[in-house]
Amino acid sequence: MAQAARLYRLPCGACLDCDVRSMAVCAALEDHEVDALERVMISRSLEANQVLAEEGDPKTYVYTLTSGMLRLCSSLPDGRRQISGFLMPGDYLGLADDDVHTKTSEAVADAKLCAFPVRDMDGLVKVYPRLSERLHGMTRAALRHAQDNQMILGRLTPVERLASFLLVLSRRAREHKQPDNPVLLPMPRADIADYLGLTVETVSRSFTKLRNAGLIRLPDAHTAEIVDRDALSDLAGIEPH
Amino acid sequence: MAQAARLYRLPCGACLDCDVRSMAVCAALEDHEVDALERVMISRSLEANQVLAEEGDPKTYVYTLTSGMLRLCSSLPDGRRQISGFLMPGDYLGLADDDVHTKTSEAVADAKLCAFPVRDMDGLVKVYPRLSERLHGMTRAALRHAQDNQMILGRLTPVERLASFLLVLSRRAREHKQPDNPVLLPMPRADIADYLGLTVETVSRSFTKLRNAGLIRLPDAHTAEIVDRDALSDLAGIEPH
DNA sequence: CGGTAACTTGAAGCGAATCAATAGAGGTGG
DNA sequence: CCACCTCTATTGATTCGCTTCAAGTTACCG
Repeated sequence: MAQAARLYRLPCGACLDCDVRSMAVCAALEDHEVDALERVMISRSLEANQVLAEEGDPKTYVYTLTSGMLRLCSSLPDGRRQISGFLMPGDYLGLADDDVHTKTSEAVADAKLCAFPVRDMDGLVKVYPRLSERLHGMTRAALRHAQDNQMILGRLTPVERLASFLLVLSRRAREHKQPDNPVLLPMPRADIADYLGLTVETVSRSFTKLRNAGLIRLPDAHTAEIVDRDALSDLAGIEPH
Repeated sequence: MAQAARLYRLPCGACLDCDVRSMAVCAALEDHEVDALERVMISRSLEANQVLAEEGDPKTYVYTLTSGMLRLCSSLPDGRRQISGFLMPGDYLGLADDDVHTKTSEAVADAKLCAFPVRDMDGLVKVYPRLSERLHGMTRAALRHAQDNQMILGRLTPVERLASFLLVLSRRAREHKQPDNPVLLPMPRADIADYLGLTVETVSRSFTKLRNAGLIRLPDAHTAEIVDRDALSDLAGIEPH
């Protein structure tokens, strides 16, 4: 203990060899700086379908997802649901909100997160401007992503939406240093439907169409192997990923 | 000239009595600080339908709209278009982009803007942290707005979309210190259609339905008077504005 | 005043939602 | 370990509503 104290308060080191460090907010901080984050950090884990925060809850924590997957969703009084995004390891929860969560966040699959009290976080961004810059950059990226979704929801046909969805998942997996093919689909069809503005049936039919067209293979319902990426990109109306 | 120099480089003052100052980025700066912004500022004006920046153009300027209206849009190879948003006086252009414009920006109606070279802006945000905070806050708001649009595009029926569109326009007009009723619609029906993910015909029919239901009046095609705001909010599936 | 563009309205076709049934996967308990 | 049950996914048949195609009307501009 005394020894550790002399070594500039050696962090327990969980952050230093963290899998998602390089893609999460923490990438903004040097090795000797992450300690400050780690000191205020609380580890949390969620079981599948467990709710992390409800729409309207005060935003007392922000999170970095380290494993598993979350969905962000909102619902209308009559039950219609829209999923605004899926969070993958390294993603940050709380980019859009000021002091109230505007989306419900739930675990798609068992998940682990780092939780940071917003009060502490507010202090840290003042001490480390690069942290603030990184958060702003991530917010801009999230905004571009949401705007892409507007095109997908407003103008693409069901098959095109699904093609674009698979390509985005594949690209993000790659960015997150995971294999980009086959594409893993931890979420149920109902989630994909509520993300793409379709029904479960239409999603299922669109999968079948892509498979019959030879663009993908479906070893099982939660694995999509991209066979013809160019044709898929062409369908999605976007530059190849 | 010599006199002006002694008076701490007296600004010409255009910014000090600017209509949109209180709602634009510049609200982050005190009277004696806006001078720094004004020094690097270039006034620009656009005629209706003139393009300000094309999708893919390098982002050399950012802008604050001071009068008129802009639309941000992107198009698919086959011509399908999606409008991701309309900019009103006080709004900022360039929140989503890093160094390339991801959307085409065009004038809906004759517009005036303040242009700021990004290089200068990058410098200013370092000098004035509140400027940076304000930009980040505006980006978060834009993200929430884009996420609201995902719900609108993914889950609302045409009439509901139009109801929500009118309410948002009304609320934003109020926020921008303009009358919130009747709602002014400077953009053509085709723009509304491409914003709401519909066809011109469906937009027109939806207007008629809202009128026949007694929720709005349409003195002319570019003016919608809200008659029953509660019923409209109810339709839009959101809290009353 | 004419010409053009924008908006509205009407009629028909098509595609996604809905309704309904079946097949498959996962989980529990005997 | 297997049978059973439930939840999820797929496939089929029908309905409904938006798009498409087409015509008519209104506003705007030279």
